[in-house]
Amino acid sequence: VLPDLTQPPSADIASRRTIRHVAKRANVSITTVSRAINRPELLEADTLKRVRAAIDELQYYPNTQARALVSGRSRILGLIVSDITNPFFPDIIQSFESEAVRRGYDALISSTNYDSARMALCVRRMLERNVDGVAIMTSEMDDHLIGQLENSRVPMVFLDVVTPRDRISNVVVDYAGGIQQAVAHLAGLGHTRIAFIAGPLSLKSAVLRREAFVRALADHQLPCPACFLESGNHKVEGGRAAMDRLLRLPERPTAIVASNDLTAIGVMGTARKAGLQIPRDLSIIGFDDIWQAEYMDPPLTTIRLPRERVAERACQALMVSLGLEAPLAGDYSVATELIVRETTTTPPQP
Amino acid sequence: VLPDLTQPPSADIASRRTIRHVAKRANVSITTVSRAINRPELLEADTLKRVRAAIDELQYYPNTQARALVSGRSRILGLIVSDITNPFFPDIIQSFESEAVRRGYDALISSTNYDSARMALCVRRMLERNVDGVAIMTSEMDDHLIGQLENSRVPMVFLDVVTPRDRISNVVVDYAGGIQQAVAHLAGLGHTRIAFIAGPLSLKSAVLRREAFVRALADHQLPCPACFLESGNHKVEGGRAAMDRLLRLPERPTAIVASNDLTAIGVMGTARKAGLQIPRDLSIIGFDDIWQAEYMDPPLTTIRLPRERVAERACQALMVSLGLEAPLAGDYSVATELIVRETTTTPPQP
DNA sequence: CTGTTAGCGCCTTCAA
DNA sequence: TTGAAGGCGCTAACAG
Repeated sequence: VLPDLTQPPSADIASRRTIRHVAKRANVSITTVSRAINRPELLEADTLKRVRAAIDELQYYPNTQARALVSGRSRILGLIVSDITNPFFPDIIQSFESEAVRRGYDALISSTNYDSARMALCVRRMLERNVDGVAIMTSEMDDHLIGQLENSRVPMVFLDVVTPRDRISNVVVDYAGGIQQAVAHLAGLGHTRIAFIAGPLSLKSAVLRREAFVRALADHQLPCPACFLESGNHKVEGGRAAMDRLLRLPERPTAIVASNDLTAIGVMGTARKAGLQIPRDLSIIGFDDIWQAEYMDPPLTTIRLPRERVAERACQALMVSLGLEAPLAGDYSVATELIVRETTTTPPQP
Repeated sequence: VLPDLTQPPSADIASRRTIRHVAKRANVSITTVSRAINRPELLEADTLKRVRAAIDELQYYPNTQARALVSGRSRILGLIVSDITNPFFPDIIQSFESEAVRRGYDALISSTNYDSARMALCVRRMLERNVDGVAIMTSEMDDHLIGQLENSRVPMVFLDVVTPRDRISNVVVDYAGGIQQAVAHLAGLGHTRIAFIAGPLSLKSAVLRREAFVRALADHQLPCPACFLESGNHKVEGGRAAMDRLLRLPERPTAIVASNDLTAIGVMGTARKAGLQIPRDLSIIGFDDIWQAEYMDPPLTTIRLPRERVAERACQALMVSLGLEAPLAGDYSVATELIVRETTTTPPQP
């Protein structure tokens, strides 16, 4: 008989090894192999050694799907963000992935692109893949989608959004801390006319930042006219437009705090085009500390929001909900901190 | 008897519905339900309707793990990158994910952080999760890891690295095209002293860019002294350092082409600090067209490398390897294109 | 066109 | 300390 040439000769060698192969090789039952992997302390030292040798020899590694099927745990943590290309998110993704992997989990990342159909699809995928928990770091999320997740008993963690309840936790960022530092810094330099450019006020976090700013001004007994409370959209364009309006004011601010760095970058560009020198004519402070801030010209003074920490906390919160880690003392809060670079100085003399 | 209070009362309601629940509800066998999902054309219209109604009613969705186990296909596509926070990658990730989802796949993203232990872990995870294919978009990858993947018959696609063979394909970027345009643009403006700042020459793509530059100069019969062939590391710092050296030259270049945008950003910063006005005193061209390029001051002229396209091609290549899509005519090549903004102009008069 | 049956690879009682 | 047997939820022959 002729050999079957449709299959490469080594097809069998390449086929994935199962627990059964290992069992045969080590002369034990598959149960024993399973235990060698999951509960080695139950095996006799000698048996364990033999099984491990077989595992190495055959380059065996367990099939995650099968494990998940039988155990009901997928060892996948979901992460939903609004837009990967928003410079705020890569750091979050990076850290979240690291934290997950460190714990033997994989991360299923998915972005909504601010689109509600995609949002539904995201949740659906999380459900189908049976994620053990999901971090929702997007600005908005339909309630009925959250309901679906909740129905399926999937632990969730949000960023500044919901009030924690069973299986739902919340990473809270102390926006106020950094903003107080920023305003104190500016006031210390002698500024009295400080404007703020908010983000989209549909975002809870944008509202929080603005409120914190207003409060900080009050603390320093500084005036806060409505025309100094501008708003943008957390993008460069929004910063530009807001700055255009600020420029037209009869009495301009001598310093500006922006709700995020992209906004601040827009402000810097427009200010320069208008002939202002930064920081001589105008001090500027951003928020987030995306890496670009450091490479602006001049380097942007900004309030650092430690995103690695946010991701870390989110992961922890999920593990706590899963009963795999002990709850932290206190809440999952993350501090912010002013990073002074070169866009702030004393106000210009009139 | 007292009810078991350790379980919430609605535990059964929340437990995930299986194909069996649907079958019972619709009064058919589980096979029929399976077919309603996978091969609806085989069912009688009426049965199909009934099953679908049951699916909706029970909010049933299939268990991916079980499907994967039995079908041997995980419907996961892996993506390995070196560093998510490198601004080159978010676009790749975003598009890759979209393309995967569009085809009913999920993307398993994972970053090596230039660390070889993590690299091995990445591959291991891909293997354990049984990915149906993997795109390797990292600068370097150990051969033995590739061997592991190959052994497991996992289709792979690389970026400019290997020579295609069975189950291994390659997205090739036409670096030369954009670089020729760039040099032609500069030459057309009257520049004759053009320098190049390369990336790390351990990267194939960096070498390709440099070679293309040298060739383009030759095409225009422009001189190419060794001191105009600088090198950096594809980061901002590298651009700064290289520019420092260029600045010390007795006869400086009037234009600089950088191997990527980060390098160009470094060049711009250092040039400005040295008192040069851009583009009046020095023309600069970057490579990649990361979004920051557009928001530089002045906006950076650069060569666009369409990363969405790269991701799209990578995904296609994988599907072709899986026999799910017809091969494209020609190869998986991606063109590059000069984007003229405001960092280039005629050379300064001596 | 629909149902019955036999696993996919693994974990987990239960017995030995 | 180890093994045998059942089943997780689903798909894919094979019958009817």
